[in-house]
Amino acid sequence: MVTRMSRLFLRTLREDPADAEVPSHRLLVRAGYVRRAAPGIYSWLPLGLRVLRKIETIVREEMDRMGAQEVSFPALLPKEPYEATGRWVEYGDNLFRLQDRRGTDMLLGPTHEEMFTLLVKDLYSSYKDLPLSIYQIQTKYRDEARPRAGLLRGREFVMKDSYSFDVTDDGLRRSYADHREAYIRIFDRLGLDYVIVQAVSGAMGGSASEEFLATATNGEDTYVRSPGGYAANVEAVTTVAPAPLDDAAIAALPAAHVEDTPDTPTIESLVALANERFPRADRPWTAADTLKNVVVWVRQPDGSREVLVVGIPGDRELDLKRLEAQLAPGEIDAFEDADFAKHPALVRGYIGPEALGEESESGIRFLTDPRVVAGTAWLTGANQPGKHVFDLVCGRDFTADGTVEAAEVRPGDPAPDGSGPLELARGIEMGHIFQLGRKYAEALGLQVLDENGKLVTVTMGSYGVGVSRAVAAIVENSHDEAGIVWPAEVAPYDVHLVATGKDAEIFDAAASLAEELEAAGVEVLYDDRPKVSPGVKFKDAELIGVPTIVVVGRGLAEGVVEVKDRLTGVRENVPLDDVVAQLAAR
RNA sequence: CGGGAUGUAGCGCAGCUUGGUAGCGCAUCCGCUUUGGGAGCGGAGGGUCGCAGGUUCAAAUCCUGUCAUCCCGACCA
Repeated sequence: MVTRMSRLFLRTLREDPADAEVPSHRLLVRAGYVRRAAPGIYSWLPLGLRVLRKIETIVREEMDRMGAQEVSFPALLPKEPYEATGRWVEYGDNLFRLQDRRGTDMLLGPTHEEMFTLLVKDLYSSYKDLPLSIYQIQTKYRDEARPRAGLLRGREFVMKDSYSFDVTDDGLRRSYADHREAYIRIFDRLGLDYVIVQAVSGAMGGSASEEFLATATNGEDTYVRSPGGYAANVEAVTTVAPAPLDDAAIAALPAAHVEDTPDTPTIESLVALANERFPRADRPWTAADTLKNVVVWVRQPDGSREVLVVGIPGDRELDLKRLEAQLAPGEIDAFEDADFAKHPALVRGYIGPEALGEESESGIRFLTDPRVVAGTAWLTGANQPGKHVFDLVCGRDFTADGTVEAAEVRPGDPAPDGSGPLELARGIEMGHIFQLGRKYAEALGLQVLDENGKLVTVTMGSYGVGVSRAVAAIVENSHDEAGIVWPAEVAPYDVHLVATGKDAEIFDAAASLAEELEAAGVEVLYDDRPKVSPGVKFKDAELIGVPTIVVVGRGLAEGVVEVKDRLTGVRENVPLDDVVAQLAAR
């Protein structure tokens, strides 16, 4: 069916909506693809729904091709399964909770590990039934603290989630690899620029995990890559530590000594004073010589809190996201002035390793950056106001409770696999694949009999694709000043046919051409609006972003129509008789 | 949850300082003209000025409170 714009439920906007900042949000609203219904919640209009459906189709085809089977769970869910895995509590405020008329707690599903696991448990009980991969394309709900950027971070969104069930770890690795291949095909077909990066599994638990990020300068996720091919989410980057010194070498280092360093609560003031009053012969003191000890609260989902001090080189900032990723499901709370008053062992501005550690008098947990290895000497707090200690050597003068990846990653840092210096870039998380392992199966009792008749716990993988987010990410990837530029496979139509002029012959010819194109399998959006000026039609066509624009107008007298490529802007006159064959071949 | 900004017609905005008849552009409808880059002229419809209270003869405008939205941060498989 040819879609005629004179009848299409569409109103394009000449001006940007005031509440839209990012290009995808601006353009999708202006071009009439979506409308905001509530913060982070969007209605789909005919054009937008066509794009969403095309993306769903690609995802569905590739999931089916890898042997996964489609199911569909409710969005409205009972609480009990989520209590069994602890996520009723762990998900926190981000979970949309509600009660039915009897006061029974329910939730709107943010993701469906529990439901899938329980369904498999209901139906299957033998190793012969596995492996199994099942998926759904479904509306998800997360009560984000701050929805933003239109479709990129909403509270209601469409996601494909799939889950694999295997008896063995090898099986899980195969299921994971199959999904990875399917995802590569999906994102290739979506026409996205993307990278696959190593990721942390965070609160989900599990081991191996990779993210598919659409490259976008205004993306929310920061990742790194090296010339040699290393790529990782910044949260997952591991620090390259220097080799520790042996005991003999350590013994030869200068002894630690405490000095008066009044009014040096910051790294800058400390370095300045050290160079003025305690200059070194060979080189000046720098922030990298100092060990900065940052105090935070670690709050567990059950509400309990523990003080943690993190020691990092003074020239680096603490990256809270990286730290939190290490401590998941624990979360970080700020350590306030009042908290310092209650912990006299922590002298603000002059905290040092000697007062820290689970074995110390204070009992405060102390973790250090991996660069703090045995034999490294530091300028750091002496746990007295106005005093610092010089040449405090790790492994000789202090020992931490462990190391933690909490310092910021900077451009130029070495890649952990030795593949060169890292550069930082930003992206939009489009997909995430996890080897979950047995966490959910254990919590929910999903076991099968193996070939020896013994009960074994199933191991699972969890795999997501942001379907509605992909609509926005593609626009972020592919637009220009005039509007959207859809990649062919996801465009709402193949051809945007514009009739210009007022002669009936032009509209007759255009209408026939539209029918012929549809008959040849080309999806046509036909701008048949009478009394609308050519300029308006051209602007709308560019805004809407269909890959090929065909203009039937003044050239018709010579028997040609204009075929314009939306991406390149290249125009070409094509004889009317050849158009269908030429476009059907694209 | 902190910081900032904004709520006036479907959309984008002015009016508020200095209280007195609610305005402009786009969109929509009618008529005529126009038809290859967001047309012209003439006419029309459409607004509890976010909400509540207060001051005043009189409040979009001043005061108090409140709600909402957006942006930055915190947060975020």
